[in-house]
Amino acid sequence: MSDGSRTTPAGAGAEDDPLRLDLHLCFDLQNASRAFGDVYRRVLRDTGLTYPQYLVMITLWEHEELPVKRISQLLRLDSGTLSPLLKRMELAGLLTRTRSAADERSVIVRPTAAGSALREKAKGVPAQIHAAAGLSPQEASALQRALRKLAASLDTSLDASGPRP
Amino acid sequence: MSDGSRTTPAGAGAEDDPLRLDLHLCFDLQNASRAFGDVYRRVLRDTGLTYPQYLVMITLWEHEELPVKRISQLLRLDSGTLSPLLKRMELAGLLTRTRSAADERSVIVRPTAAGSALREKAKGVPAQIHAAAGLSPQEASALQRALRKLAASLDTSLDASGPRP
DNA sequence: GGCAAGAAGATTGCCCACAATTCAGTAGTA
DNA sequence: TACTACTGAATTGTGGGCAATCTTCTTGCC
Repeated sequence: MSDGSRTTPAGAGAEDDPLRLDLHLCFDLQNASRAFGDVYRRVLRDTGLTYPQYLVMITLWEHEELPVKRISQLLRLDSGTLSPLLKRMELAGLLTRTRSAADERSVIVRPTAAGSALREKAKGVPAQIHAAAGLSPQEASALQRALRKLAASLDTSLDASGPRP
Repeated sequence: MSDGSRTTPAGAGAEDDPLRLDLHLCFDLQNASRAFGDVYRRVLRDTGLTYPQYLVMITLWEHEELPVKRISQLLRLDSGTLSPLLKRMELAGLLTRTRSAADERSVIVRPTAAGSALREKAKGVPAQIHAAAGLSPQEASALQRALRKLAASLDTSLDASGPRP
């Protein structure tokens, strides 16, 4: 260090330092997300599902059959994530993947009997999660609104400042 | 399917179905988190840091030197995540890792000159993120409070129902 | 028909997260 | 002093997430 910049702890940790960790909303967000992950891990244990796999099953229980593309849109996951994930779930006997006859590019995903049956086991999951979260329905949906607004704003900012040709 | 259970889309997607995707707070949370990730990726591009690496640098800029254990506590990352991450950052010339003389089990992490210098480049990051989030300071800290309360509640529920010996 | 453009999945490569194990070092104690 | 218990890091193995690339198939247009 030959210049005059101060790199002492006192200087770096000053009260108005915008780089302070505890000012980072994103950190709190990830923390809450991680805490959810811990709870889901425990609650989903006897279904054998991971949290992302649980999300896939929810979409399949809702729609009975879906092309990979649609799952990708619903869960905001790209094929690089979804392909191996679905492959593991197929191997576990939860779903089948078959090329669409109408459009050979498309792969249709359907739950197996075992996959559908799992719905009974998963029925209680949302209630358990809700209890662990300890939020009133009003608080929960207020938080959801805030998060959706936030995500929308962040996405928009990317569209605005970003998409280079 | 030999029993009488209905697995039709209509049955599964009913309006009061607790398994509906859009009722899952956690999904919105992860979405917001992912949106943050996208923005951070772009904003951090010319620092060469990933978001987790940025968090590590923040803690180092604040404290100048830290044992791995302390970083682990501050960022809630375990050694399985932190060890390779710090190794990559050391390889990138951002920090050094040296065994503590006082306690040979402990490894002390310090920023290099290059690592400290990066602080200048990162100075503008929080403001850019804040702008992209589009929240007033009041909204932001309200959201932080809500998220911390949520995370605390989730963590507590784990302590209560979980910790098998 | 034939060709260019685009769409859907899969693959590869890198990084992060977590569980479980291992190893070296420290501390407490008979 | 030896024996044990514990602690801090590192490693191994699995699963997610994303960027970039590739293959195959469809579509549109000449």
